[in-house]
This record gives sequence, C-alpha cells and structure tokens, in this order.
Amino acid sequence: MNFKILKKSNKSRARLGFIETEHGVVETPCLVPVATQAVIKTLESKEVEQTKSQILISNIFHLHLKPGEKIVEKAGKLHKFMNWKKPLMTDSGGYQVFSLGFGRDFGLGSKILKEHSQKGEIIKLNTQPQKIKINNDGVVFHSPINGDELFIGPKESIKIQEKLGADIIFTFDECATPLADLNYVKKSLERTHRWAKECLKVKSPFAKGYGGTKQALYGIVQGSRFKDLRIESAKFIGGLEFEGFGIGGEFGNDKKTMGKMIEWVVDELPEKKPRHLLGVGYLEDIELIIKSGVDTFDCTVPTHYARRGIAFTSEGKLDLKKPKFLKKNEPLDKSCVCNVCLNYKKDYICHLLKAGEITGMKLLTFHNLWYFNTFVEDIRAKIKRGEI
RNA sequence: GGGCGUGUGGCUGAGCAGCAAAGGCAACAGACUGUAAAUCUGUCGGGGUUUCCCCUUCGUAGGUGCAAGUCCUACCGCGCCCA
Repeated sequence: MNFKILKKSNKSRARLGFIETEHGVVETPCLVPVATQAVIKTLESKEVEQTKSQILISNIFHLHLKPGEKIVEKAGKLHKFMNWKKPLMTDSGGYQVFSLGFGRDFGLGSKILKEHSQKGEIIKLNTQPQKIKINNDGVVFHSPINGDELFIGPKESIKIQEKLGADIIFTFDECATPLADLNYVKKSLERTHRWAKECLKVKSPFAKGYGGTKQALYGIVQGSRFKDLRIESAKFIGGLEFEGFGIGGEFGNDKKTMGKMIEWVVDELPEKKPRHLLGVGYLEDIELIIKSGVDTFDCTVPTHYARRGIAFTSEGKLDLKKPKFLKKNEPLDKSCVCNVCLNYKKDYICHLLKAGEITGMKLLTFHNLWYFNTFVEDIRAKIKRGEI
C-alpha cells in the first residue's frame, strides 16, 4: 500500500490524495461502505461498484463465526470469495468488544453520547460487561449464533485477518463505551496499546492477500473524550510502525466536539500516513470530519438506514415507508443521476417497502451509497478548488 | 318460513357482569454512526390543570342489576343449516 497526498488545504486540515493498493487506487477522502459479512446487504459486488464505492470494510468477528476464515481462504481469500476486485479492509473485531459488551448492556451507541440518553450510568474500573469478559490478553466472547465461547485477542485477530487477506487490516483494540470513566479508559487504553504492539509483532511479513498482495496494518488510536489520553494514544500509536491509523471510540456529546477531538489526534499522527475514522459518517458529519483531517471513514448509515426505508436526498432524509410517498410519481432526488433515480419513482419504492419486498431496500441501498459517494466526490472537488 | 350463530375502536380480533376495552395490522412520532438483530421505542375514541380527572363508546331501541360490550326482550344487518 502506498499513500500519496496531492493537496493539503490551507483552510482546514483536509487533504486530497490517494491510496494505492494492488487492487487499485482509492481517491481520498473516501467513504468506506460496510460489508460486515463480506457483502453489502441486498447488493451484489458488481452493483456496489456501480455506486462509485472504491473500497469496502468487512469484519473478522462475523466472518470467523460464519463461514470461518478457512473457507474464505480456500475460496481464494476475501476478494475472490465475494468477487470484489477493488481494495478491501477488514475490521479487527474491536468494535464487537463494545457492541456485544457494554453497548449491548446499555443499548447505547458508541460515537456520540447524547445527554438525554445518559441516565447517570457510569462504567468504573474493573467492571465487566454481562456477556463478554475483557482481560489483559484479549476478550472472551460468546457467539451470537450458538453461544459458543470464543477468545479473540490481538494474535487471533491478526491471524484471521491474514487468512481473509484484505488490503488493509486493523489492530485489535477495545472500543470503550462512552459511559466509561477516566480510570476505566486509562486501563482500557493501556490494553489497546499493548495489543497494538502485539499485533505488529505477530503480523507475518509474508502474509499475503489475494493474488499475493501485501497487507497494510493500521494501528487504532483510542482515549475516549479525554484530551490527554487521546494525545497520548496518538503519540504512542503514531510512533509505531503502522502504515496508517484508525481513530476509534467515542467523540463527546456533540458534533462540534467531535471535530475537535479528531483534530487532537490528527495533529499528533505522522502526516504522511493515512488516517481512517472508524464508524463515523452521518451525511452531516462528513464535511466536518474531512476538514478535521480524516482521509477515509467507514459508516453503516447509508446501507443500514436504507433497509429502514430512509433515503438521503438533497431535501434531507426521506422515510419512504410513509404512505404519502405513494402519491409521489417522482425520483428520490431530482438532481441525482443514479440508476435508481433514473429508473424508479418514489411511489413504486414506497410500495415495495410497504409490501415488504426486498427490492425496496435494495433500491434505497444503491441510491444511498451513490448519494454518499457523490457527496464525498464533491468534497474532493472542493478541496481541489481550494474551497474547503 | 324454521333452527343455530354472529355484530367490539381505521381494519382485524380478544373480552361474556366491575376497563377506554388484550393482541395483531395500519397510522403517527422517534431512535439508529468500526451492522448480533430488514431492528427497537412511544402514541394510537375525545377533552383537560395529563403518574390524575372529565366526557362519549362495543349493530339499534328498551329492560334487569349498585354496576352491562358482557344477562333479558324486540328490531335491524350478516353467516351457516333445514324446509
């Protein structure tokens, strides 16, 4: 993997560049759609390509459980298995430490903790989630599929990621809950740092992706909402031999704070290496995070919301399940030229969703991805023109 | 013509003497950011000073009860069976 910066903004920390991999080039800044189970739900790989998606991220936790990395490896690794010819990332399972742990216990999101959803719960040092156990070496999970106990630590995660063979892989980290207090986060960060070094150590220099490609390992910066911890983490992780960096965990109580927190980290990371923001990307977040210095970011929103009937348009979010759309014989977005907007109208898509037809979700998934990718494409153009 | 059964809020459908009346659907509102979950939550007769109060409801009209969607009578509608 190779990262080149073409232009640095003088108005913000935004930068224009590209990541070169043996499966092609990713123009940055770039959205990374989430293909957890080696698929963008409802779409086939060829269709995903038609949404202008340049790179996808899959998850080793899910693929380890089903179908198992051996099956994928035997099929010719992830690219060949899912017939996706462009670059791929895999997530390390670190997010599942949150989502299947405290995230599940409290039903909260991991990124922005809205004050009204906080009921005074605080996670203190040495507290464990109900369903998983986090220790210094890794995490004992229980399979959501059959309840089987399953241990994943840095070594396990890297070994699975090597077998899957994505172009870019991540260190195994603990995505801490936003409910954690300072002492919890300190300890958690220590673990994440230790695991990061361990990942570097166990990663085989000879591990190859599909077609003999080299895998790039990104280290993940944590530290929650605490400035000194974020900076400490960025310095520590940034000082290790990673080819790029992930920025994970929570980002405070509001969007403005999120931008600042990203900047704390970005300012400490080696400038020439790519930065990936993990799991952030509401449409309204995208410009902000790019201005804060993020090169790539993954987010489930365009695909997840599509399956809930939400279309992103220049008029805002539309809930296409609402019966009022049965009377609208017009495209989702009049200015959009995606295959869905050129060929289908709101009334039909509304009908499909209300009738429980999966094609409704598929059409929205396609449109949303195209819309997000076009949105980011426009931002790249703006950086190029010096507007951002 | 006779017999049996049935009629509940937008729909569906429980309730068979002490409920503004289960559940489901629809509707309306909300949540979702490295996808456990094509999911979850709230409202859903009307009004109010909204953890409580008032009004109007269970085909229609009467009746019996302290109390009736719930029992009785008549009528109307619908269904099935027998002539």
